[in-house]
Amino acid sequence: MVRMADVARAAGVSVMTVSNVLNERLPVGESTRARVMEAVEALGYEVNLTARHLRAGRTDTVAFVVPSFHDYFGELADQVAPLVEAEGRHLVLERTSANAEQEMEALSVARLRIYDGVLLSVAGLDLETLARVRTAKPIVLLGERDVPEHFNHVRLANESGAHLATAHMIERGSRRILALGCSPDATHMMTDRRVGWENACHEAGLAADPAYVVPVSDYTSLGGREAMLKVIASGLPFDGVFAVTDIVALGALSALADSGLRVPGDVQLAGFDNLDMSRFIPPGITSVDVNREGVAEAAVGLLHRQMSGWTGPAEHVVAPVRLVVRGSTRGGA
Amino acid sequence: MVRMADVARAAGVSVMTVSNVLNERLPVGESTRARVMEAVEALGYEVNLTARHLRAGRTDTVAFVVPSFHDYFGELADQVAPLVEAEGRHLVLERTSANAEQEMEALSVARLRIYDGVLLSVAGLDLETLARVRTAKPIVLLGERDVPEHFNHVRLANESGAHLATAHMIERGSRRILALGCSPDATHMMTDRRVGWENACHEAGLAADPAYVVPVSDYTSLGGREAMLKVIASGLPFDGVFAVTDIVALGALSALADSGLRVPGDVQLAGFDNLDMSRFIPPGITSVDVNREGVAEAAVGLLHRQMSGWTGPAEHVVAPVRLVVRGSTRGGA
DNA sequence: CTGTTAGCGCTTTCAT
DNA sequence: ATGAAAGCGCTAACAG
Repeated sequence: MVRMADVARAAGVSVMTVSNVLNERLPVGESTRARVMEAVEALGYEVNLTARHLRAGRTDTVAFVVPSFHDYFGELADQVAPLVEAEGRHLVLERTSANAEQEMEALSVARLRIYDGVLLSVAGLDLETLARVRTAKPIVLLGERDVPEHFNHVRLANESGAHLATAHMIERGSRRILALGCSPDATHMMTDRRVGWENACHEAGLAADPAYVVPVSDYTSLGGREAMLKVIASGLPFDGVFAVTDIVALGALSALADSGLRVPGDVQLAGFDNLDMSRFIPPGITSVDVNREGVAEAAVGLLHRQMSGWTGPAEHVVAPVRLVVRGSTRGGA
Repeated sequence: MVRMADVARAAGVSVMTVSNVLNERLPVGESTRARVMEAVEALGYEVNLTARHLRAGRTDTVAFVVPSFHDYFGELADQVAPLVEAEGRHLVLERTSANAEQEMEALSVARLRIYDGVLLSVAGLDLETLARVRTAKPIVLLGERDVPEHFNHVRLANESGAHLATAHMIERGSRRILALGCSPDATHMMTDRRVGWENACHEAGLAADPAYVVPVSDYTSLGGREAMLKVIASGLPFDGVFAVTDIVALGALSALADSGLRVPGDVQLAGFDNLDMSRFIPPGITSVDVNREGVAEAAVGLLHRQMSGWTGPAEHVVAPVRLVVRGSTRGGA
């Protein structure tokens, strides 16, 4: 491990001169500078950032802590990265692995402290853990659940989005719409989307029959597919499906296709998140667009404000959504 | 910023006693321990990991450096994470943002040094940058291109996979198969997949006409879709498409559907990567499965071996692939 | 069981 | 223009 002192010795100067050459802080004589650079090359020296970070009291790094790396969060992270980098900081992603059996708790508050700022996705994070996070560190919460007042928070207009999607399918002729992936449980994170579905049904004079609220074992395409197959097998009549996420919607689409039900002819289908793939999957999945760029901008904006020393009250942003109509609902293409 | 010294003062003990309590290293008297814990709680103390890292000379953290967070790399990262965590280390993802206009070069060698080990995806990384990476740090390269001998490297059996997919479609009746997303350029990273396609064609006594090698503007579904539409508009006759990635294949599927071409009736379609979605997109996309779990295990295994002090010669793993047949090719369901 | 000393590698401050 | 000293917050090693 080559230290700055090694370079200094090789070049016959003090460590401070090496530091000044490398950081271009104080002016250094041309010949000295040349000798230093030569020694740096010869020894293959690279600065030890850990030491610099300790000394500086900051790491110039922002963490985005997500429940998993794929799909929605991966796409969101790609939006966040350039915004963070534009402020001259690095972005790293970490998982709330929440592997309780592991002795290592991934989301220790201490770990968050190594970052200058943290974007924390609250999906799959128990509120107790969240309560322990009382830190002065700039932090912005991201996700669809209620959080303590004092946190900055960006969430989606879930109810409004679910309402849009459901009302659209009703307008296009559906009368019995499943709420796939919603839960009857009031404390559940997908509650807002179920409420949006309910309201849309009621406003159209339709029943929001609890039998049409169909939970999924997990928020994957497989989970959506299996729940959908079960409904089909049960004989429950339906002519529309509102899926809580595009991933779940894809599973539903798969099940419908295998069962010989045509989309949108027999059943209309709409999802939530507007993932890139939803545009391309025939016949195109109608979806609630969550404006990932806007969410990323809002979150990074709040974070940056905190990192700049702002100490005003926390803000709670509800990012607007819009419906993108495609072929999986009638009139979509 | 609460320091350990603050806790020590509040509890009326020395900093070492605080350290011993928190790390459970040396035994501490029960009453002392209680007072320390009380002070920790009262002050809301959290250990400064940067200082600990400097002192310890390691960070217990592994970085996976990827070109982008979504799709293939997001899914791979989810496989890598538990393997790294099983060894008691944290995993973080970083992007090779390669934003040249930014003054910040994301992939400075110094930055890699803050990690105990690095998994580095070489996709979208110029060889020059790679050559600069002469470090003692444990590092494993990941991706489809040639790299200097002295690096540990995990890549896929690209040629074999492309051959499998192409031969399968030929066997099922296709005679004019497009190589979508491949490039005629020999130095290109998708060369191996083009060669596999060529060989499969030749072995079946078919021409591997360069006109059937269709590049894409970028490896997205949109890129695949537009290239596909252009081919259709050109009138070039074809009855099969081998797409270099599932993402590109999805774009092709979209274009085929919009053009009234049935899959697999008029055109068979196969992709590469076997993303989760490919199983669910009707009629199911036949794809080359790259065994992400195996790739993750091989890469993390090599990395762990290096981190344990192994100094033998570098290994170059070629991960085997297999074809997963689905509805987008005949006989798939 | 508890305290003191030293030092991880770097940079801020002050002196020359 | 260059160098010496001090210290960021922590913990290994040793002393008591």
